Amino acid sequence: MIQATIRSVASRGLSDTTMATVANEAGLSQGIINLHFQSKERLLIETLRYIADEYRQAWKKALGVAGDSPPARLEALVLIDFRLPVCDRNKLAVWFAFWGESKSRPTYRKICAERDRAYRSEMIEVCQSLIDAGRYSNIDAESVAAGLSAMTAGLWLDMLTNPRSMSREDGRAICRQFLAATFNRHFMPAAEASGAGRRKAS
Amino acid sequence: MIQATIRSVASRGLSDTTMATVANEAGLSQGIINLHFQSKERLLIETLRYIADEYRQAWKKALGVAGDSPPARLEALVLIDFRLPVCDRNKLAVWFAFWGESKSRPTYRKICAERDRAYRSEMIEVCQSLIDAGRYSNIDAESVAAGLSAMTAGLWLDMLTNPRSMSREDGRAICRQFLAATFNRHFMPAAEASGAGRRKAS
DNA sequence: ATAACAAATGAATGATCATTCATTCATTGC
DNA sequence: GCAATGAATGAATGATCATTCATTTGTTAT
Repeated sequence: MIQATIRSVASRGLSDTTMATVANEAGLSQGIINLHFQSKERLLIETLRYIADEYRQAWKKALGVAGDSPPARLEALVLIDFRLPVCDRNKLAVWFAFWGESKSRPTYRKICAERDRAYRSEMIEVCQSLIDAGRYSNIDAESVAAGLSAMTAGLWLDMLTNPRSMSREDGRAICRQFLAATFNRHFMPAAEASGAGRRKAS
Repeated sequence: MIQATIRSVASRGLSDTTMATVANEAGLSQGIINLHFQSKERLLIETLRYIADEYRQAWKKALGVAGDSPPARLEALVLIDFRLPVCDRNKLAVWFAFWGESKSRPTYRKICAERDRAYRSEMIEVCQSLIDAGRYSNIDAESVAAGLSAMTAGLWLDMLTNPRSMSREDGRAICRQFLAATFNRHFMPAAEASGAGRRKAS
């Protein structure tokens, strides 16, 4: 049912998503949604919570697998943003739909802010240990983390509005370049992946 | 009247913006909007076009002032995103409101894509001349431009959802750090501005 | 002053949509 | 088999909202 909401918001937008379109996507009937969720508003909030939880679980799991090395942890955090199930075009559409309304909806804003807070503070911590380990001077963990996570959000926007010119792989490559420029003793320019000459034609 | 729409979308969100709320913001009466624009949809489209045009004019003018030196031109392009009138919280809210609906509205997507195309190709050109002039190897103008403009979009999101922790000045500093890391022979780490120790307390 | 014209009003109309609820359908325990 | 419970239906209700239009208000030209 939440899946149906995601599909409806992605294909019709938030403003053309009605109880009827969601029920239709779910293959169920009109009244059923108010029986499970109490209102449309609650359904939308639960949908946002669902993708926020999925996101949180994804990066926590990735960090668990990545081990203790700071570069591996940082790369794991970044990769999550460009892999399924997080980086799914329908889900990106849902994120932006809610962000678009977030200024006027404190509830949406709170859920989004909480997602960010946890992810960001983890990323700051990883960047800080990388800075300490590599004796990078003149850079500040908070700024790097803010810049990096801003970059992934912006790349999501490109994937959403212009999927033809921005693939998940392109996004990863662009982030890798940022890491190579910032932490040049830990990330090689266009290295580990088969990378290098693979960028799109024009 | 378009100003009234911007205010209404910013304070109520796109989905709670009605002809009545816009007319109210404008200090006019219900029916007047359909007389000037033919429909609500047209009003929204004209509003989007308005901020897209304002954006285009802002960076073209900034480039005119910046002169011929590639670093100055690149810095001018970036600064535009963190200055009034472009970087106004209400206008950021409008951008995100439309981006949130853009997947399901080809017209919105087209206007946004056009804004991007022009800006991006200008930025790629500037980055390319910087790469040539500084003999930077291993970096690709397209990727740098894509990363940089993605970063500013993401920083806008932070300003929108959490203005307390992300100011225009913070955004500029974060972009400057990106430039310093990428084009280290042209941009000094935290240099020209009074910068350095000014980041927020926690 | 007055005719002619444009701009603006706000009540009325009709469509869309969230929500409700009496009824039907399916499942489980006895 | 047969209650009894809970899930699901879909038609009905009432609210909200875009759009229309007959009327009023303001402005310009003669």
